[in-house]
Amino acid sequence: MALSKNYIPQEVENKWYEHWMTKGYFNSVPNEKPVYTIVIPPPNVTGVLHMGHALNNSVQDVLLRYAKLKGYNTCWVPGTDHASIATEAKVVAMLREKGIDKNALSREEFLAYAWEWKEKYGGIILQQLKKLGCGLDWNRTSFTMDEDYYKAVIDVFIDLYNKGHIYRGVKMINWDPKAKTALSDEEVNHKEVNSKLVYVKYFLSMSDASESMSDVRDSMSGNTIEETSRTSNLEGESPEHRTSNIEHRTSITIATVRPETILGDVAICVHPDDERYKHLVGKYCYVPLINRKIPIIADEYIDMEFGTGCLKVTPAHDINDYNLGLKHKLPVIDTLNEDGTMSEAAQLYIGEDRFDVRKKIVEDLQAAGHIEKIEDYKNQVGFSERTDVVIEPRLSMQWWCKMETMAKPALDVVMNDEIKFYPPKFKNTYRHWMENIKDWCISRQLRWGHRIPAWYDEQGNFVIAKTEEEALKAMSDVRDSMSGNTNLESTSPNIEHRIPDIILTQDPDVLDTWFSSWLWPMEVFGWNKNKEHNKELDYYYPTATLVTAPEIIFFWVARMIMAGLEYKQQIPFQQVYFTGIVRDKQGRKMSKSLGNSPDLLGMIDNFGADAVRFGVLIASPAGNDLLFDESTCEQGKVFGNKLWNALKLIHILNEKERSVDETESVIFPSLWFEQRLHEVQLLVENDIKEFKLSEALKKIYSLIWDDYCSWYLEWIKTAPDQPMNEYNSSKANFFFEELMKLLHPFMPFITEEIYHQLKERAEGDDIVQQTISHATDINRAILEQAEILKHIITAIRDVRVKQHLKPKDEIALFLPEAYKQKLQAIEQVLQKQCFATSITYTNETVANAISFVVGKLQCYFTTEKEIDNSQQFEQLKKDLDYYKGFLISVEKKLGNEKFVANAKPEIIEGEVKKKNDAVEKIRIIEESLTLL
RNA sequence: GGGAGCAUAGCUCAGCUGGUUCAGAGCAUCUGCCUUACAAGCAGAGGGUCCGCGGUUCGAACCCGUGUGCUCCCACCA
Repeated sequence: MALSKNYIPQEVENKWYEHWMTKGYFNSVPNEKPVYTIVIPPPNVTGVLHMGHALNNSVQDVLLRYAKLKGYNTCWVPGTDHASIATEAKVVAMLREKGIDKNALSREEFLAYAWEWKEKYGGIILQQLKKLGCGLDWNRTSFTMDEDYYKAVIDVFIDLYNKGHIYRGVKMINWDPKAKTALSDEEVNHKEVNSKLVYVKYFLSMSDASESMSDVRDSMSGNTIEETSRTSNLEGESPEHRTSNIEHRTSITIATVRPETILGDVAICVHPDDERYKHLVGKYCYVPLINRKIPIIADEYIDMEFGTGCLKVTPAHDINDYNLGLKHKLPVIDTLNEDGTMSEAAQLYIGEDRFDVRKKIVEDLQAAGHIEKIEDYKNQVGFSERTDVVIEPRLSMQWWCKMETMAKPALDVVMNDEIKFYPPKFKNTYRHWMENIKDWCISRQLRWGHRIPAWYDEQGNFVIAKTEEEALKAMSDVRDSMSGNTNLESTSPNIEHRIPDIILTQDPDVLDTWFSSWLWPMEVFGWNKNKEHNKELDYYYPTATLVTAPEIIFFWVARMIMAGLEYKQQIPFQQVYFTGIVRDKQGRKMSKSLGNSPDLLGMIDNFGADAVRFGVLIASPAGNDLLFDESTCEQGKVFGNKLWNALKLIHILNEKERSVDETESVIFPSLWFEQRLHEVQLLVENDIKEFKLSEALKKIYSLIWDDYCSWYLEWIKTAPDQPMNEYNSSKANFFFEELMKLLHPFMPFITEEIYHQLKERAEGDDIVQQTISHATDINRAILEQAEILKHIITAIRDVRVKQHLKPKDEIALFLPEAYKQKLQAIEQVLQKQCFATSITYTNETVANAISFVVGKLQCYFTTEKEIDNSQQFEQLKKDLDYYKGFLISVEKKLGNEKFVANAKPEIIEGEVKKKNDAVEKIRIIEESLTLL
């Protein structure tokens, strides 16, 4: 059949994916084979395919398809993450467009919309992965809010609660005023921003002058060590300071980047050793604009060098201030509402946005004479990972998970390489986090997610239970035991008569998304439903490899390890491969906000999925960032075309008449390529083991383009009217098949197509199902022979170009004796490729010949055509200079007593040989020169 | 502020335990070619103070120190 001129991926890719699906090739069931499992990092259900996914999933697909080639039972589990914040934000936006306010809906109504949205738009990304060619076991598609998954999350919550790992408490959390929810520390990104550092004067309360330290202490609750030392400092104060400072000072100046929080100030704090302010400690001043009286306290936390050395203390809106407040038992005044507007407690600007107030209050302070100066200032501000708004530190009641006991074993398995990290540098990052781990804020003020199984009565007492019924029972038990009523009645099965007087409401909050995804490698195999005799789990878990981005090492990787060890007493995966960050040509991270992320589906349409995979993988060195440029996809497309044309040539050769001749000279190309193929197969195996996928692909690319197409096919092909050698013909077909297998993990579609175009295949004989075996012994002698042939051929071509000889002008070739043994039996190849009429082996200088160098040996050829002697002369002079210089350096080395004394014998031997070679070479070149 | 990593051809990167597989590959560039699979091609070639400076060594792209320049992670300096 006639093949199209060029390869057209669009015509074959969908066809093959459907074929693979129909045949169920990606579906895995436990069997006797060794298993290789990967669970996909579940993309957000709201997600669409971007470069990060393309890289991440191409890598996984390569690993799995390669494992399958090596005979493993492979299983790649697909799925999506419910992504509570991201999805809820999308649903809220969708509702807003419809003119519906989220808050006007009941929880049930909202969730109905959310599910509807999920069914409609969720999981688009999974369809896109099919376009990319990813061989996922679609029968196993999971979702982190599937019914069983939901139960598993709740069960784990309850279990951890019962173990005492989960508790409820008021702490300073990161508040996202847009999503109106708490965030974990990991969900906050710090960015440097340009701010204004405002210097604000607080007027002192003059009446304080008479107040004694004991009054001050009374006004706070309790004596602390801090206060004692402060007292002694004050006593040691020098008279100079009193005169120089106190008399003139009627105000104290602080520096702040958040002037709007002034309204929540409860103290001014200075360093106890700060001579400038010692006399003020224990006195009072007034909060500007609202004139609330607050104390001036001292604490070593203060950096005397920064700003004025005075810190305004606002416990409600800063974690440090909060800690200071705790220490000094200060009150908390929360001046912000949950949406980031000013609260009643602020007294001023009530209901106005925090950023508007920041500007306004400066104006008002200015007007009231409180501003000393304003400076430009750069500082780090926390932003919400999801909504990108500025985070507010906020005190609130949340659910927490203690991490320390779970972190220890999870740290160990990574440090002792039970789980191997690639690249290993991430072990450090991991250790640092695990050793300084903090409790995990797991509650989110959202509706989309796993609802916290806590039930409250009217008094705010709560119980943890799976269902309302169980909660009711548990609550009555609690009440009974509290009232000391632990008699017959409490064990009575008759719950009903006790229920009516209890009204329970479930906690409105949901759990952090990662509190469900940390169960992913277990729960996709039905862990929670069947823990004891779960054949699937036993077979597939621990999984082989996790491929993910380093950004989520704490969010996800660490927590999966903890969950695996806690609940399965086993690691969840044997190795973790961290891919790099995808950047654009200018090195910028690809992101939606920058708009520098290319349209992946458009690229697949344009270049074909194989070419896109090629482009992504060739540019992705192990563990480094990927600087992505569409031109590499172009290269992939061109490569596909090259394969297509090689196929066309094979077809032509296959249709030729056959000859049978198995002399070494005729079949040498096939003997050689077999060795070369094995050599590369071994190298590729090694590269893939170390996740050097770009290296592996480069080697395969070169094996196909250079070795197979440029050398091998040229060596075996015969003139149009000549028959084709049977041995070479069948080998050429065989090698092509093997090459397609080797390339298949990287470019699955075209390799499948070519595999079928090579010959008629039986039903089910598809490349995706094939395995390969690797030779262990490689015949190096054959490889060396071929290298010499290649070098001679290239050298002659080079001379032809320089001498303006046509490629087919006939020559008589003279080679050194050293090549006789290696080349004599296969010299037909040489003759054919060089258009040599004869080949002679001699160490003598050849007259009227063109000389050239191969390796270190002098070769010649003669031709009937006119030769340009001057060119030849120049070349020889250049060579001569080089070898003379080389000889001097070698002699110098050998003349160095220390070198001879210290270097290994084989090194010295090598140097001696180099010297002799150089001497001989110089002799021959000089002889040639005299002949010219 | 703490930690990690990187610096090799115009670009993107290989260079394992220091020693001719040690200065490499692919793009890009240049020069010939429409040679009967492929001009999305074929054949050939030219490109590098291996970031600077010191040190260890007979010998350093490689080991050590230091400087410079990038990148990333962590961190509560208002």
